[in-house]
Amino acid sequence: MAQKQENLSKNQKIVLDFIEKANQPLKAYSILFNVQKKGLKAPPQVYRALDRLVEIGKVHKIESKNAFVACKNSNCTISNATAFSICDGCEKVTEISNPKLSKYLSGFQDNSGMKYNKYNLEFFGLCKKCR
Amino acid sequence: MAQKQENLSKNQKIVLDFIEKANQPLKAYSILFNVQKKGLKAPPQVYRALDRLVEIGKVHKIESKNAFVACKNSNCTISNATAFSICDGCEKVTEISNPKLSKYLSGFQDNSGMKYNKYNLEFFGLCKKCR
DNA sequence: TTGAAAATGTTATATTATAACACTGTTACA
DNA sequence: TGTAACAGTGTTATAATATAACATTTTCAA
Repeated sequence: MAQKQENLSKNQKIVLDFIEKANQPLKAYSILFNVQKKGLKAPPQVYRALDRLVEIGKVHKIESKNAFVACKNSNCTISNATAFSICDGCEKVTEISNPKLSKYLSGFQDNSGMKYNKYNLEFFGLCKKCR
Repeated sequence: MAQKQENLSKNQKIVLDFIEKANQPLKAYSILFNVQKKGLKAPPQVYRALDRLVEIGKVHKIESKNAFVACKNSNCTISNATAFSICDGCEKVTEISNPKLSKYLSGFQDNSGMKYNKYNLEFFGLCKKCR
């Protein structure tokens, strides 16, 4: 079963709270510096919380940036179909929530014999402001 | 203009040669270790070659693995539309060459105002052998 | 109430990537 | 023909990202 927020551990809550307030992708060490006042002193504490939050879909990792962002899809319980829009100008990252896109990709098959169960898509470009 | 292979510099050729022979994604430091006999002694030499090779589309970076693989699409000159299939079992990575998929994604638009000019897609699952 | 699983705290270290600077070779073109 | 611009090289050092390993504590269902 998917874990609910109230089941999160202390460190997991602290890390998730901070990421959710940020509204933008955060680096692990930036999270670490900012939660040190809450008692998380060393990298493994942050990385462990992040690993778990990613696993349960509360947080996504933006692979091209090594950064972590809260999931905007409130009922997202598992992170097996993610798509992001990344502005090369202002670095703004937005989670794409597009049913047609996710349906298309979730149903994607080719003749390689691979059985796909997860994907991550990152689009790059320029947003309105940066054009 | 896209750079042709014969225009590659010495270090770029050495690194590309090694990646092409591998037929699988390689880590930067594994490349470094293996090209030391060819005279590339320090990380920046490898990373600079990789940066350039990625820029001109000869090499792609598998972001979820921090690894580099030769482009299989022989006429690929710029790396703005990439899709990979990654087996979670044996770690085999294959570049997906599917015109319908690339057409769909290259033409993707949403109402965010973003103008997309590049994407990277990574599919995960299990290959025939690993199922 | 106890024991297995999950989480925590901690130190150290591994892995990935870039900064900075001096130098070399090539090319264009005034 | 000299010189400026530029891409590439070599090198040392260090920054940034992530995990190993191990001891301890908490949780919670059997």
